Amino acid sequence: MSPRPSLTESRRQDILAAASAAIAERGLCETRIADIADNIGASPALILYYFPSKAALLTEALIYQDQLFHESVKDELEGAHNAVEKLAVLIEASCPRPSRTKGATDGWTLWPAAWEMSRHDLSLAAARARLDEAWRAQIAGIVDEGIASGEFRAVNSAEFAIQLAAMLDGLAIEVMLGDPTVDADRMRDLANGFLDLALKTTVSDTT
Amino acid sequence: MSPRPSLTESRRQDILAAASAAIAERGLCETRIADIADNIGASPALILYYFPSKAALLTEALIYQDQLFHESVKDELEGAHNAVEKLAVLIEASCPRPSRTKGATDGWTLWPAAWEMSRHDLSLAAARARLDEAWRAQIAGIVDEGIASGEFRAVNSAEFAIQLAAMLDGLAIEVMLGDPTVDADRMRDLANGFLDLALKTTVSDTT
DNA sequence: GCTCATCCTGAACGGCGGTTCAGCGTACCG
DNA sequence: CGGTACGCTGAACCGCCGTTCAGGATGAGC
Repeated sequence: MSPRPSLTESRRQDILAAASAAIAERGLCETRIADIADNIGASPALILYYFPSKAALLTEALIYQDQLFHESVKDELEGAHNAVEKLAVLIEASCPRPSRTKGATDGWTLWPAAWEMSRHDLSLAAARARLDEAWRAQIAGIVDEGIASGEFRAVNSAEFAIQLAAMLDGLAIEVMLGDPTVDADRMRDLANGFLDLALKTTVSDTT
Repeated sequence: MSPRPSLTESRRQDILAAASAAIAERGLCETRIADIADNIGASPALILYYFPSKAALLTEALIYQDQLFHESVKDELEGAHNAVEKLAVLIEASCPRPSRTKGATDGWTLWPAAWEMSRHDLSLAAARARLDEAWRAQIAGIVDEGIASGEFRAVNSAEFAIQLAAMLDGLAIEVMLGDPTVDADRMRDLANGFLDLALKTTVSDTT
C-alpha cells in the first residue's frame, strides 16, 4: 500500500523528546515551536506536520516523558533482589541528580510543568493519575513482598505507598529547585529515615 | 515591617490579587494582562502603570500569594494552645479545600506555577526558598515545643520538619489535581498517621 | 523512466497580546 | 480659580509566533 516505509512513529518520538528537552530548558510557558524544531535540526513546519497543534504536542510530550521515567525505573528494578533493595532503587530514581542518564531529560524536571498543565488538560490529567496510581501500586507491591519475606513489619501498604510517594515528590521539588538545606543526598537519607521508621521492625518494641 | 499602605500600595495589592486569581483560573501560561485587568474592572494599560512588565507582575504575584498563605496560617495558629493542636492547624491549612476563605485565592493552587517559574526566575526562587525555610522552621519549633512539654518523644525536629513539609506538598498536589484515591480528608488522615508514627510516644513501648 | 505517496521546507499570513503614549478627568493646593 | 500632580484609559503600534500552504525532494513500486 505504501511505497515507502513509514517512519512517522520514530519521528514522533524524536519530536516528543525534543519538546521535553525544550520545556526542561526554557520552561513550559517560554517554549516555542521553533525551539523544539531547533533541537532536532528541523523546521518549525515539521512539528506541525506530525502534531495537530502546539498544545497537543506539549501534553503528549509530558505524558511521554512520564512514561519513560516509570519504564526506566522498572528496568532498574531488575537488578534488585529483595524488597529493601527495590525500595532503595525507587528512592534513588526519585532523587534529582545533575545528570543521571546522558542526553535524556530527567523526568522530575518536568513534573511542575505537568502538574500545572494537568489543571486544565484533561488527557494529561488522566494519564498522570493513571501513572501515579501505578507508581503507588508498585511501592505497595514491594512493601507487601517485604512483609511476606519478613523484611518489614506488617503495615497498611497502600497507605504507606501514598505517604512515601508524596514525600518523594515534595523532597524532589526542593532538590530540583536547589534548596540550600536539602540536596539529593539529604533527600535520600530523609526518605530512608521515613522508610526505616515506618517499615522496619523496632527492636525495642518487645520486652 | 510594612509601612502604612499608600494609595498606590493598596492598588498594587489589588492587582497582585487579581493576577493570582487569573493564574489560578486560567493557568500560568494562558494568563494575559487583559485577564488580570478584567478581574478588577480596569484597562490593561493600568496594569503596566503599576508594574514594569507582565513577567515582573507574575513573579511578584506568586511571591505575594505565598506570603499571604503563610501569614494566614500564622493567624490561625493563634487559636491553638499546644503542639498537637498547632500541627493540626498546619496540616489542615495545607489540605486543598474547595474554598477555605471566600474570595481569596487558595495558595496551594499556585504552587505548581511557582515551582515551574522558580526554575528560571531568580527573585521568585529566592523568595520561595526563604518562605519554605520559614515554614519548616515553624514546624520544627512546634515540634521542639511539644518535646519540651512531653507531648512528643525526642526526635530530630529539623529532619522531621523537612519530611512533613515534603509529604504535605506531595499530598496537596494529589488532592489539588483531583486524584481519585486521595482527597482532602484522606490527606489529613495520612499526614496525621505520619505524625503519630514519628512523634507520639508509643504506649506499648514499655512493659 | 514514470508515478505516486511520503517527508519536509521556505515563505507568507494573520492576529494576538504586550507595550507605548498622548491625553482626559479629578483632586488637591496655592 | 489657575496650576499641577496623579490615576487612569483608548487607541495605536509592532514584533512575535503559531499556523497554513504550495511545492520541492526523496525513495519505493512498476
